[in-house]
Formats: sequence, structure tokens, C-alpha cells
Amino acid sequence: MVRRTKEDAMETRSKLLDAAEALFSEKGVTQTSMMQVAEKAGVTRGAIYHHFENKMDLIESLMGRVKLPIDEMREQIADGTVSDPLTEIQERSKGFIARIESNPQVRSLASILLHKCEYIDEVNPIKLRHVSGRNECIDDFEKLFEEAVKKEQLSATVTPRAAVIGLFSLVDGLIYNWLLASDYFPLVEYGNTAIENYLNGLPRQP
Amino acid sequence: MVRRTKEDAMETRSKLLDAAEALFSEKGVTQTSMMQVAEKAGVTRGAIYHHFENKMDLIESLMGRVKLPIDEMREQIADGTVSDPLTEIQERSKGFIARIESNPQVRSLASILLHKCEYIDEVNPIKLRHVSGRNECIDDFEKLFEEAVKKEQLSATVTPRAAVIGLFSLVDGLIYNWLLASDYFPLVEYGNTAIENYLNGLPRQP
DNA sequence: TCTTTTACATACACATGTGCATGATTAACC
DNA sequence: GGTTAATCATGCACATGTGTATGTAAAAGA
Repeated sequence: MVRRTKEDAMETRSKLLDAAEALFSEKGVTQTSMMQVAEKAGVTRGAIYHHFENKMDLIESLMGRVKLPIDEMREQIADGTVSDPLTEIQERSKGFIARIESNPQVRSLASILLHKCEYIDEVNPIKLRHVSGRNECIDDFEKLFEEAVKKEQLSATVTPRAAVIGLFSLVDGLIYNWLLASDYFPLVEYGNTAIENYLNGLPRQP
Repeated sequence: MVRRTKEDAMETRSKLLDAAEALFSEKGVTQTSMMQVAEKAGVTRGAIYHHFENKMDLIESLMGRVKLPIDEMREQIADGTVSDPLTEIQERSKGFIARIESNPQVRSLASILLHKCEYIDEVNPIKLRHVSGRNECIDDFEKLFEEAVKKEQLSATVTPRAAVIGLFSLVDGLIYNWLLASDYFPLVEYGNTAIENYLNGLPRQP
């Protein structure tokens, strides 16, 4: 085969990542072989092992290519304090699920993370990316809830940590179930309502 | 090897299921070979293929052995109408996560379902067991919410279907995240609070 | 233009897994 | 007590996947 230019090389690398993303989210990570990825990308296995060390490395590159909603949220949240933390929390949570529904690539990655891979040990880069990013985001949201208590939007009986865990579990569960059968319910509509209900149910300042 | 009595045979079958359950929940379904299951059970692969057709059959038997909280809930819910549907909903939801935490075998199965297998196609018996049982349970809970609206415990603006989806997503998310890192938060404590918050946030009759 | 290096394709070695066929021994049954 | 059938163990054939070594033709660099 002819040797391609550097731009061509980056394109085949990109095609490999696209193929892997599609196959992983469709058939699962372990059920997809390097051979199948190469075929879908229109190259041979040799091309993969030139661009990536192995399957794990391929997955890591796959995950690193896209900014997940959780990462995006962290950036926006960083800029100082907000005047209305409770509304801020609500808007960000809604934006989270909205991005899942609107962005196909994010949806694919989320599907891989939630349904198409096995969480085996701590070394697994997939699990690492999932939980580490999430835990940091939880810390950020905890501060927002603390502020909401400070500003007397919420009762002092509210445990910020517990409130965040509940909120994140709700969002995760919505996405989890929707990705399981996306025609079973409208994600954004039901999701937004559920988020509102949960936040409205937090004890308020008397 | 000697031929065992029928009781012995049932015991080895049971040991095989125990071994598979432990290995699957620890290392993942695809990362566990029949050989490893046999070794852990103290027999050879031949014993497995005598008792089970293949890996799928082994998994099906595994899942059929234990009554999941969701199945148990359905049985109890079947007996006619209740006087206080909203409290009923709350109690059942709390009982759900309580059983996850207290029963190790249920916890193992839930871990396999949520984290240690890949949801591939519709034929997958694991996915089938998960979603079919769940959808029926959702239907049951929808009726409870309808009753709650009828009894004017909830506002007529509440969509029972959406309310159930939200509640189930919350419960699923709690379990999902807790199984991911069980030392990150106390499931029952935070879970109960989150369930209360969610249900309290549903619009009430004015 | 000549050399070097890149970007793959090809091919080989090795490991691992499955399914089945066969064998051995004894419980179960008449 | 003899036959049948169940309960596994053992071994073979086959498929599939991975990692790597090697080949090759053109782009990059001098």
C-alpha cells in the first residue's frame, strides 16, 4: 500500500476512532475485535497498532476526544459564586441531559460508559474517566448546595452531600434508563420534570 | 471420577452457580471463562456442559435462581388497592434499596446487571430479564400514582407515567452509583432521604 | 537526488476459548 | 444382579483474537 501524507494519516486515525466508537456503542467493547474496527475503517489491523498501542489505548483516545457534559459543566461552574445557586443547579442539571439527547457523539460515549463495557478493576481507564470526573463534579455541586443553604434558599437541615448524591443519581438514572430504551419516554421532558420535583422537594427555609 | 448421587449432582450444580456468580460480579461476564468457573467450583469444564448448555444458559439459571427486589415488589403490589398509595410508593421504594444493601446475593446480581455485563442485543437474556421485569413493575407503580391523584394526594397536573420514570430513575441511579463505589455514601440513609425529597416535590393538591 | 522515516499491509507465533465426542465409574431402576 | 443411565473427566478439533516482526512504497528531510 502507498504511504499517505501526514494529513491522510490523521484522517485514518480519525476514521479508526469513529469506527471504534460506532462498533463499541453498538456491539459492546469486548464483543468488538480490532479486526472489525479496522474493517469498518477501511484499513487493516496493522494500521490500528501503528496508531494505538492496544485496545485500551484506543478506548482512552476515544474517550479523550470528546468533552463530556460533566467536563463542560465543571468549566462553567468554576467562575466564582453565583447569585441564585438553586436555579444554577437546576439549569446545569437540565443542560446535562439536554446535551445527551442533542449530541449523538456524547450519546454514543455515554452508552458505552453505561451499557457497553464491563467495569472490572480500578485500573480500567473507562471506569477511571467516569468516576474521577464525576467525583470532582460532585464536589463542585456540593459547594453550590452549601451556598443555597447559606443564602437560605434551603433549610439548614439539608445535607449538601446527600442532596448532590440524590440529584446525580437521578440524572444518572434518567440517562441510564433512556439509553436502555430511548423510545420508552422523552428524556428531556420527563427528565426536566423529575429534576424540578426533586429540587422542589428539598426542605426549604421556613 | 466417581458418579455421584442425585443430591450430589444438585450440589455441584449449585456450586457452579455460586462460582459463576462470584466470578461474574468480580471480573465481569466476558472476562470469566468456563474454565475458571469450573476451577472455582472444584470440577472440570465437562461438569458445566453437563448441567448447562453454554454460558448464556448458565447466566439464565443464575438470574432465575434469585428473586430480585423488583419481582418481590410486584407480588406484594398485586393485592388490590391500598388506602394510602403515596406512602405505599415510598415504603416500597425504600424497601427496594434496603434489600440491595442487606442481601449479598441480590447485590451480586445487581452488580452483574448494572456493571459487569454488556447490553448487546435484544436477545440477550440478561438485558431481557432486566427490562421486562422493570417495565411491568413500572406499569404497576403507574397505577399507584394514578390512585394517589384520584385520592387527591397529588395534584391532577402530575403525569403518573412521568412520576414513575423519575422515581425509578432515582432508585436505579442510587443503586448504580453505590455499586460503583459503595464506600462513597451510605445507600439507605442518603437513598431514603432522596426518595422522600423527590416524592415531597411532586405537586400536591392545593 | 539521496537517505531516512513514516504509514501502513502482510504474515507468523502464540494463547485462549468453545463445543463435542468419548471414556469411566457408579447410582438408579427393574 | 444385570442393565441402563446419569455424572462427571479427559482429550481433540476448531475458531478467534492478540501482539509483533517484517515488508514496502512513498513522503519528509537533507
